Amino acid sequence: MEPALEIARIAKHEGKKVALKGWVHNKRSSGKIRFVLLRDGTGIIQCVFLKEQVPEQAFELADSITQESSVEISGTVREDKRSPGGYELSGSDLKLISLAEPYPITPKEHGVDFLMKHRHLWLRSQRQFAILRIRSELIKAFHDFLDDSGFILCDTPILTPAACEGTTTLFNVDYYGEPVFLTQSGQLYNEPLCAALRKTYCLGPTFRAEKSKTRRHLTEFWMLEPEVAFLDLEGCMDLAENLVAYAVGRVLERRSPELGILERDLSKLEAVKKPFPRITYTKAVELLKSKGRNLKPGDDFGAEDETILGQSFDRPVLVHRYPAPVKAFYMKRDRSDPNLALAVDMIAPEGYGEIVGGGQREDDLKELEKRIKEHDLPRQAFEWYLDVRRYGSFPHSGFGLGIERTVAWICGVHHIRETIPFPRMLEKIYP
RNA sequence: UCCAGCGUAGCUCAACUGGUAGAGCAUCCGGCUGUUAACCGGAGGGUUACAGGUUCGACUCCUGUCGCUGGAGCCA
Repeated sequence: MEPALEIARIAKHEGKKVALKGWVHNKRSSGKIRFVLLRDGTGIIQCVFLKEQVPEQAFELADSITQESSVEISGTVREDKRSPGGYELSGSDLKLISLAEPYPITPKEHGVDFLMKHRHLWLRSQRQFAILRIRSELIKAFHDFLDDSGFILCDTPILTPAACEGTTTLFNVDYYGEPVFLTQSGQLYNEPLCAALRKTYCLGPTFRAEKSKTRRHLTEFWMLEPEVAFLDLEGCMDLAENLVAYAVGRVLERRSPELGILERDLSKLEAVKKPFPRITYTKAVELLKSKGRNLKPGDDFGAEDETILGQSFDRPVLVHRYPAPVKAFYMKRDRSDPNLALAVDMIAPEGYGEIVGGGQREDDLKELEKRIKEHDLPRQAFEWYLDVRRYGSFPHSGFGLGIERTVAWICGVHHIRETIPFPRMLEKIYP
């Protein structure tokens, strides 16, 4: 079978007779004329059938065909301003490949629960088409940026013996009778990898068994985690800023039609230029207090705090030097104030919250041993991790970037469930 | 896990202070030669989530169960 012509490339075939394969997105009729909106996964084109110009069978089929039936349509490509997309197909024939049963998702409105139960079909809609194409572009942009910067992609394991940041939020797996966990982060593995390859990153699914039920949470989400040897906190912030600014620029450059489908306010994305504001945790608390938030020193930010912080700037803001107790055990302490961790979060504008979390890692063996003890972590499970400090320790930094939250922000979609094809959420695993 | 709200036709919703179930879309039939979520006419479609209670009478009030939505904490 020859690969069918794609609607996305139809403009190159203007005036020519072509055959398209796809699904019936919608149809309309008026007397002796039939309009079939053909969707082929790359785009949508309106096909027009006139009773006198097509075989009787084809004309009748254009009438009786059901939404999402698969068809082959032949006709002549014609520029037409009346048609969405600018091009139209003067249909000469319509052949049925498979007749669809009555399709549950109609062009009218539907509720969230209904759409989520039909997620496998919902993916065919224009909005999801746009979001998934932007997601793909964003991930491609991350790979390109890191590759061009000399990073080596290193995949980290999904089955892990120990918790990265505490055991309460892990999914358990039976591993030949041994209890192991689905990974929560590739971070601990990235650290030895960056001693081998200097600049490394991983991109993969991570799992959190948190009982979180908000628009910002999934139990399975994808995380991009770069880790760099001989990089301090400031360098880590530079990297995060460069990466995000580049990726947003790429989406603007290559996916503006999709942003248009989503009716995204482009000026909000165009503002995302370097430099991003950088404020300390202490300054951030002052800012929040000035806006009426009641925070005690040492408190971590709540969802509302993050929203306010994000809305205070027209581009992502980097908040650094957090109180050590609210951050992970492996964060290096600030030499000028040991109560502070050399950690950084990037908070997206428009209330999308934290999209990046990371910082400089503790590279002193004694300090790290102390932290493991303080956090009541199983020391033995971390021996290999401590080896990174035993054999030529070095300052290093890195972060994790949440793919879905970033996609949600760039797309301007309200809920993270739309940013991944098949979202896994609290007690929701079908389809 | 906690707090709040919701559950009526395939879908989205309506039904006053408790008075006996209704609209649009979808489906089916018919009409229309340029439709844009097309439109117009007609038809079929209901154990009002489930179980119990109060009442002459329950979609409506009460109790419980289940499901969903939004939010919180935790986090990316």
